[in-house]
Order: sequence, then C-alpha cells, then structure tokens
Amino acid sequence: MSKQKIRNMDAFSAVCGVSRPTLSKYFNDPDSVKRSTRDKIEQALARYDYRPNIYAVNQNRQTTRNIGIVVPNLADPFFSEIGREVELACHDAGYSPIVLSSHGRPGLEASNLNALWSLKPAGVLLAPFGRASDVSIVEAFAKDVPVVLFDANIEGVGEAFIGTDNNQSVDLMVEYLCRSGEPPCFFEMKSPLNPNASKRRQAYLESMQRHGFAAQILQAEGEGWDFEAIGSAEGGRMLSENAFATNTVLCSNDRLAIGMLSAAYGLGLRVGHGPDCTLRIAGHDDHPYSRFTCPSLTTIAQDYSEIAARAAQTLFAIIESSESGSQRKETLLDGKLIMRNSA
Amino acid sequence: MSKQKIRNMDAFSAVCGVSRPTLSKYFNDPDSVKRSTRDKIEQALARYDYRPNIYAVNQNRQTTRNIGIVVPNLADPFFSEIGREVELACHDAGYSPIVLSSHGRPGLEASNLNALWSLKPAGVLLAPFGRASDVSIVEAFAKDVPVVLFDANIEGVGEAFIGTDNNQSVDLMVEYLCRSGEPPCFFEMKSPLNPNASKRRQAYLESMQRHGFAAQILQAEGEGWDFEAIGSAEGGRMLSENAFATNTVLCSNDRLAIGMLSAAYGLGLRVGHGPDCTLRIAGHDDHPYSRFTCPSLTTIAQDYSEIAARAAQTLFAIIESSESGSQRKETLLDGKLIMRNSA
DNA sequence: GTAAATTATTTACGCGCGTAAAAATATAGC
DNA sequence: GCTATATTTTTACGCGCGTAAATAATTTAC
Repeated sequence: MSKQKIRNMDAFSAVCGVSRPTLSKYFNDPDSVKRSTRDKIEQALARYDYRPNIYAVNQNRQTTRNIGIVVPNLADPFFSEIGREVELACHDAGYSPIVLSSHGRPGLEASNLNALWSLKPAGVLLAPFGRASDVSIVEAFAKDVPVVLFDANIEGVGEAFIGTDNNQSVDLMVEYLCRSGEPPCFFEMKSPLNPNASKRRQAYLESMQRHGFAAQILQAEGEGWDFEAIGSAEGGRMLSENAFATNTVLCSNDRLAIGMLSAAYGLGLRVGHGPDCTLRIAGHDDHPYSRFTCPSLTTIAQDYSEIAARAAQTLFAIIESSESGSQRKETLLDGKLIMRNSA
Repeated sequence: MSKQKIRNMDAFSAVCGVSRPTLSKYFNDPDSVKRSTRDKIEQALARYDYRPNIYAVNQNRQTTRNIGIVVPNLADPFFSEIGREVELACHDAGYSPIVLSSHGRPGLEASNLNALWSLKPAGVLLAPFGRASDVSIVEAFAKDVPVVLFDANIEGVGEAFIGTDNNQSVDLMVEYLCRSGEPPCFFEMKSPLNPNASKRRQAYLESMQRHGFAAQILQAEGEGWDFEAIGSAEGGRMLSENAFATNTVLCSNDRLAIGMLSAAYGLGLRVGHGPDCTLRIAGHDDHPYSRFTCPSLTTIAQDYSEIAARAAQTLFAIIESSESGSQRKETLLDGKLIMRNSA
C-alpha cells in the first residue's frame, strides 16, 4: 500500500517521463503545462510518493506563497474565530497560511513578526495590539512585506485596514438602550490595550450627547487579558456600591459583560428587561458564549466572516498585483444589534 | 537606525571577521565556538542585519528543529490553552513550534500532518481526534516522525501518551456528589468524537456501582463542536421533561454543563447546593469560563500545564536521544476537584 | 501538407548553506 | 618556552530546485 518514495525531482522525472524543468513548471502552476503532460505527472504522483522539498523550493525565491496571520491572543474567542476564517480563506486561495498568536504579550508580537520575516511571506494579515504594539517594528516590517491590518488600526501602517465601525455599532446600542429604558452607563477597563476600547468610549460619549443624556463612565482597575475576572471583581464591587447612576450598563466588550453578569448573579440581582429585573447589562462583540450567559447577553455582532474575507481578499489583491504604492484603504463594517435577554 | 542588510553568510563572514564554517557552527550552536569568536560574531550581529536563510539551512538537513503541534480545535479553550503551554515549552527549549488546528474537522488533521511532513519536523505533539482520526495516516506519519500523543490516546500509536486519568477524576467527582447529596445522573453526547468521553462514561458506571447506586445515562442528540448549544437544547429538553432520576447531573465536560446551566436558568431552576436549590450540575475540565457561569461550575481541573510540560519533555527526550525503539509510555495524571457553587 | 505557434527537453548555472578534510593558528599545561 | 590540544581557516563539494537559453518535438492553423 505504501508508495515508493522518490528522493528528488530528478528521480521523479525519470519515473514519470517528464523533464525536470517541466515538472518544476507544473508544481508552480499545474495549469501551465499541457493537459496530456499534466495527466502523466498526476498519474505518476498517484503511484509514487514524491513532493518537492519546500526548503529547496523557497530558497531562491525572494517571496513564497506563505501568508502570516498574527493575532494578539488565540485564547480570546474573537481572534480564534476570525483567525480560523482568515486561515481557511488563505488556504482556499492556494496560499499557505501560518497562524501565530502573541499570547497576550506585546513582546511576542515583535518576535512573531521577526520569525515571519525569515519565512519570506508573500503577505501578512495582522491584528495588532495597538497601543502596546512596537510600532517601529511593525512599520519596518510593513515596509518589506505587504501587510493588511484588521480589528485594530495603526494609522498609516500597512496597505489597508478592515474593522468594525465602533461609532455606528455603539450608537446602535445606545439608541436601543435609551429607547427601551434608562440610558446606559459605560463600563470599561481603565487602561485598555485595544484601540477599539477608546473608540467605543468616545462613541458612547458622543452618542449620549446626541440623545441628550448625561454620560457616566466607570473604569475597572486591572491589567492583562483576564477580562471576565476583572469584569466580575470590579463590576461586582461597583454594583454593590451602587456606583452606576442608572440601571443600565453598556460594557466595552462581552468578556467584561460576562464577568459582570456573573457578579450580578452572585449578588442576587435579577438582570434583564423583564418587569422584575433591576439591572440591564449589554455587551459588544457577540462572543460565542454570550448566547449562554445567564441571562443571555444583548450585544453587538461584529461580522467576523466579512472582516476575515475582506482582509484576505484585500491582501490577495495586493500580492497578485504587487501594487504597494496605491492609497491606503480603511474599511469599516457595520455591527448588528443582537437582542437577547440581558437588556 | 535601520541596520545594513547582509545578503548571505559569506558577506557576513567578511564584515565580522569570522570564517563561514565557523559562523555555521555558531548558528547551529552558539556554545560550540570559543567565547572570543562568539563575542565577535554577536557584536557584528548587533551592527548588521543578518539572519541565516532558514530555507537554505533546512534544505539538506533530514530533520529540522521544527516541532509540530496539532490540536483538533483551537476554538475550544482547552486546546487553545494547552496548545499555548506546549508552544512556549518548545520555544524555551530552542525549538520552533508550529501550531496547527484542525478546526474540528478530522479531514484537516490528515492535511495538517501532510503539511507538517514537508517541514521535516524533529517531532510532533498530537492531540488526535481519536475515533474520527484517520488512524492509518497517523500511524504512517508516526513511523517517520517521533510523535507524542496527548489528551486523546490511540493505542499503540506514537512514542508516548500523556493525559488525564478519567477513572480517577470521575470517581473523585462521583464520590463527592454521592457524599454530599443525591447520586449523579450522567449527561453526555450520544456520539462523542473524543475518546475521553467514553472513558468517562465507563468510569461513571463503575464508580456508581462501587458506591452502590443505580446509574443513569442520558445522551444528547447532535453532532459537531457546538457543545454548549447541544447541552442547552438537549439538557433543557430533558430537564423540562423531568428525565433525570435524581436532582444531580454530572456532565461529560464543562461545555455541555455550560449549556445546561443556561437552559436551567431559562427554565427558572435554581441550581446549586444551597437549601433553596433544586438541581445540582457538575462538569469536567475546568473550562476557563466555568468560574463565571451562573452559578459557578463545580468541576474537575485537568492539569493543563503538567500535561503540556510532560508531553513536551517526553518529546524532547526522544528527539535528543533519537531513541524511537524504547517502550511506549502512557502517563495518566490526576484531576483535581474544584468545588464551586453549582454542585 | 506546410509554416507558425506552442510546448517540452537538454544543458548549465546559481542560490545559501552544511559539512568534510587538511592546514594554520591560538590556547593550555607544564 | 615548548609541546599537546582545541579552535579556526581554507578549500571544496553537494543538496534540491529555479531558471535561462538553445534546441527539439508537438500541436495548431490554414
């Protein structure tokens, strides 16, 4: 059953009756050879175990078909989901995706870019940390390699940016909350790493002003990526201290909201929009678990698939046209209001 | 600021005053050259931008310093966490880890192994699907490359296996539940992919018999990786039909438990071990979100770090001694009971 | 059937590095 | 200071493949 192994392309050329340069053409683009020779090659490929040595293949190329995908933290479901979509898109387009997580450590982002550099990738899809990113390294990298940013923007870096329009999405939620009950307070991390956080805060302030309500922002102490723990500890503290001016809290993201819901449950507070409820909590991102919180979480859905698809397509277009000089494009997608039971 | 780029090792040899073969030695093992030459090299490295072309480096080697890490699904926090630990362990040991997720699709596991094959890895850490894995491909792969399995075992495949002792962990939980209230029913997927699921069912049956109670197993319909959704839909249905013989449910894993907790909340059931509670729910795995469910989930903690560390160390030992002939080792680690509020 | 166009083969070189062998140099021991 | 040992340099070859140029074979067009 196990097919005979072939050492190299010369040996394979011998057994399949096609010259080595033609084989080389075939492996670089199967459509570039005549149908009959292609058939001959593929029949031999079925009989013998041969695949080109990728190291030898890539040695001379100044660029490969590798695409790097760098995300801040694969443990965060948002990135694991969007990373998956991007990876599959690259694969479908005939590239070799390489997903790298920085595990929540900005220092690893730089390491990952350095590691990628050695792989001579055709392009990179990068969701940067933002504020915590080593911008000089990202910039230097983006000068050498086509880079498309997603999720978090760094002004002027990379060929393009695809993300969610926080102004639109937060306004959608604020409008809904104001219309259906008391105006929301805003709950966030004191020193958020992600630039979307500050965009959302700003959007909240502007939206509240437009609706003619007083804004109130409450900030949780704490560092790192344990958002649920921080949301639970700090949110719980604020709830028990009656720190919120209204009975409605808009959390900067779902993971904070999940923590706060847990704290509210522990305090015996009834959360939701029912008549017997004393608190409304809303989130942002449509985290995979937000359907299963108690109560289920009203939130904003970012269009993961669309962000992933657009980012990938944008990068492919740049790679295939090798046009790095054109105007940097920023694409902002709309969020959707997901009404569940928590608000 | 940007350092001058050096084309290749010859050019670098010229600017740093060390011969190319010595440089080659240095890059393969910095300790293999004299201190003074090492200093000379590293000073030049600081002044010039040079790194060896990894494709040229790996072209002739029959094995590289790459280590493949293949997990069934990075979207599952268990694997994203354990994958992270393993990745860092490889990195710390001077290897180049490459994490590949099969995204819940057994077919991708085979593709991932094939892709890894081309990378000539020194070894692979594999958490296989188990029942759904293409065992013949995994076997063929493991004959060529040192493979250490973790989480899920495939008898006789790979050099070693590291996982959790489901007998011990389930018994721990059953014992606790029986001692502190009504004996547990067991809730699981009807056709689970993961081999741990059937081990846990078996362990539950044996443990209940030892304790002298009647066992009851309830199985949720549904395929795929949406465990929370399945747990919620099927668990909710069973709860509302009073399908459970006792007021205590042990779920095969935390994700099912999270779904069932959500359903119980929707049904207005009070879950926990307090006097006013009518239902106890326990899980298994200590999922990162199990601290934040409502109520927080009593569960079994698998020792992620220890599994990761042991798996990595086992692989390193095999690689470095190049002993593939020795006895296949199976290591089972104990789980810990994490008592929270749900049971 | 013949000329033109397409495709394949032959030949040959180079990429960047690993690595082996012999010669040269540096270091350590006494 | 001298020998024995450790380390580096010199020289040279090969890895597996990309790729260019010239030639040969095949296909297409008419």
